[in-house]
Amino acid sequence: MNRKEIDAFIIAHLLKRIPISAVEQEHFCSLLTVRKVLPRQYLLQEGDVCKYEFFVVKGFLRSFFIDDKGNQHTLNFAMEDWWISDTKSFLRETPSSINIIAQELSIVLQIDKKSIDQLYRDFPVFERFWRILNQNFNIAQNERLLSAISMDGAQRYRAMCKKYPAIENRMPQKHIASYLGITPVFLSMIRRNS
Amino acid sequence: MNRKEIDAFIIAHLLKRIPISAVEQEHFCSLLTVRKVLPRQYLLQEGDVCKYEFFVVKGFLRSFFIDDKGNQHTLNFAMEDWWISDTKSFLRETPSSINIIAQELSIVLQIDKKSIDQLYRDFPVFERFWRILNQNFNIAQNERLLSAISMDGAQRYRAMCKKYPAIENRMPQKHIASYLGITPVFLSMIRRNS
DNA sequence: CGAAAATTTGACATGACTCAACTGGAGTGG
DNA sequence: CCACTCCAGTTGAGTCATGTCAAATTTTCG
Repeated sequence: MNRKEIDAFIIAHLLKRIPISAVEQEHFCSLLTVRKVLPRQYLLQEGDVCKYEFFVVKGFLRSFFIDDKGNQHTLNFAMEDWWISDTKSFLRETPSSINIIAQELSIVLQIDKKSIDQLYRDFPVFERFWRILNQNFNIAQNERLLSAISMDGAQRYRAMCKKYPAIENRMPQKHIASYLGITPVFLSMIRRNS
Repeated sequence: MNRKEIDAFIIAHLLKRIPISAVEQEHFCSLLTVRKVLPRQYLLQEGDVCKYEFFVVKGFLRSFFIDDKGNQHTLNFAMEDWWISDTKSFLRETPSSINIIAQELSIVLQIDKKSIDQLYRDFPVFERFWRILNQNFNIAQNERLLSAISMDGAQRYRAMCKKYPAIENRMPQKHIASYLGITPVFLSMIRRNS
């Protein structure tokens, strides 16, 4: 995949949400850096400020938090056509408490805060884009939160498989478990009884 | 509290996030309807499309979902200076699966979708406002999600009290429990042992 | 004051975790 | 190509966290 194809991919992503002119497209792409990431490579490590928002062109990423007992808790994952970042650290430029790691060989586009802020000033239509992105993300987060507080482990697992059928093949069970808020041992038991 | 004071209150809320001219302020306020809500009065009922976003000027609101066993699960609450709505239903104009109810005698400002959409066209600066609002909401939701998947009931309760000290006086325990994803009986036990 | 709702309490049941042992690939090096 | 290791996943036993139910108590509110 060359740069031209990569740009076309993210532009298609934008055009699904907002109309933008050729000039805006070109300017936007000029702010992006392509980055190839190896499996197990970190894009963000706990303690560092999250300097970029990442758009996944190819591959699979995961963000997670490590508690004081050393257990991982998967916050989010991201595959092709998704964004991933630590919003709080990115916006407020504070040290992050999470990690972002590539699960597979991946290609991502990254954009830094200064570029986005400038972009908002030059082309306000991008405010609209990120507003829409955030809204959709909100909707998804709300649904996940609802699952978390109202369903048991088995129900959450079934709901997740239904919502993201691809996930079973791309994310190891232990990470699915940590996304659902249960232990891998317990997830294994859920799967046996169903 | 008269209309003038109410307008001043929400304008102060806006100005904390974006700079807006007098003209923009006036236009924005013209799109808002003041609504007085009695305790237990519904602003949104399951099955209806959520036609408004609500800004709380005074009082206390709560959104909740009812599962098939009849249990309530509190999704969010909102006090003075907060917004509340069902984002998904509002944006996509689909029937909501949640309810929004006033817990206290409240005063809210409501704005409908057509008005917001027009506002975005007339004054793009409001795109920025809602982008910022959504971002901050995202950050809060993320933290809550992290609590939900990584902490036990007692820890979540302590974290909540610390984050929202006012909550203990304004929200009955059973609703705090349903916000935390535990039963009121269990919350009572947590409180006894601490 | 009296009724209804919220909270507490205790006994018991179930969900979910821990730990440790075992199984079965997926690399890796000889 | 085999032997080895390493890690993910499974299984079972025991334990802790949390839920359910029902009764007692307190609070709220008309």
